[in-house]
Amino acid sequence: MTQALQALDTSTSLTPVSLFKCLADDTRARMILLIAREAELCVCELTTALDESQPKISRHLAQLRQCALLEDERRGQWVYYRLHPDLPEWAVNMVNLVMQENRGWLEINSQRLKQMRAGSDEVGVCTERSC
Amino acid sequence: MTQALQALDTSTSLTPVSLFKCLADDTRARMILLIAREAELCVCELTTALDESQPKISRHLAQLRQCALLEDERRGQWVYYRLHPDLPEWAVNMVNLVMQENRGWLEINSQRLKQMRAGSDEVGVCTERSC
DNA sequence: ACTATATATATGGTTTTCCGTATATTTGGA
DNA sequence: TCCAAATATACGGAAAACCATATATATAGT
Repeated sequence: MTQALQALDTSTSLTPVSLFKCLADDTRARMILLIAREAELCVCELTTALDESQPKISRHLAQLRQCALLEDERRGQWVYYRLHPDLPEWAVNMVNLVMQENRGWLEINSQRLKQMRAGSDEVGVCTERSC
Repeated sequence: MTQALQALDTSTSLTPVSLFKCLADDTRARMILLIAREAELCVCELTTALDESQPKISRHLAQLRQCALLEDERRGQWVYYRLHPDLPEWAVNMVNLVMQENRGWLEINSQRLKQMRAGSDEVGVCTERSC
């Protein structure tokens, strides 16, 4: 992690700038807003929704994890990401505000996610067909 | 202006990412939040409040002007900056939210501004003594 | 143990961002 | 008109961010 996207440090509180830097990238911004909207998403869902390469998605997820914006949880072969539970309330509010007021901007990604899930029987679960 | 900090284009609406990029710098983030708090500030006030060189402040102000986040108005020898009146409401709300919830982070800059103004007789006006 | 799938990381190079310094421009006053 | 103060911009150079590709790791099923 660079100076900009500071590493996870529970003793250091999140500053406005460090949050803005985390979100100052198209891939990361879309992922965070999509996750805020969907509660949690796995890597393959994000890869499909954003239509980006898997390493690119993983790399940006690693940054967001190290910034403590996201937490990850492995369930079987899949890893799910959600907003970090220790995120300051103002940060959560900010993310939700931006997400709610920019549905249109996220539409393309929401659509791809929806289509992907439509091909699956179970809801909220990655399947061979969908991933 | 670079691809990142896109130039002013009234036909293109502000996206979440372009706003985040504008704010992804310590100098710019502090300036925007301070201006949101104070309604308007002139360049010399910002230079003092942030304790940075004048060219550095001016360069970042130019970026924020070109992104249409700020508008400028010359009054005599001073140039005042304030949030651009055409900023989308969600962006204004976001800025205000972050500003209100991070008073502590801005404290050092508010203090310097206060001290600077304390040396002046009139309020809200730059004077020879203060600038 | 072997294979396939999902995910993570490393490497090297390109692009972008940021900065300090020098200089230009604008304005107000003598 | 000349000077000083306030502000803006230009010009390299240094640092940081980003990417594509290749590779490593972990898990589930056979």
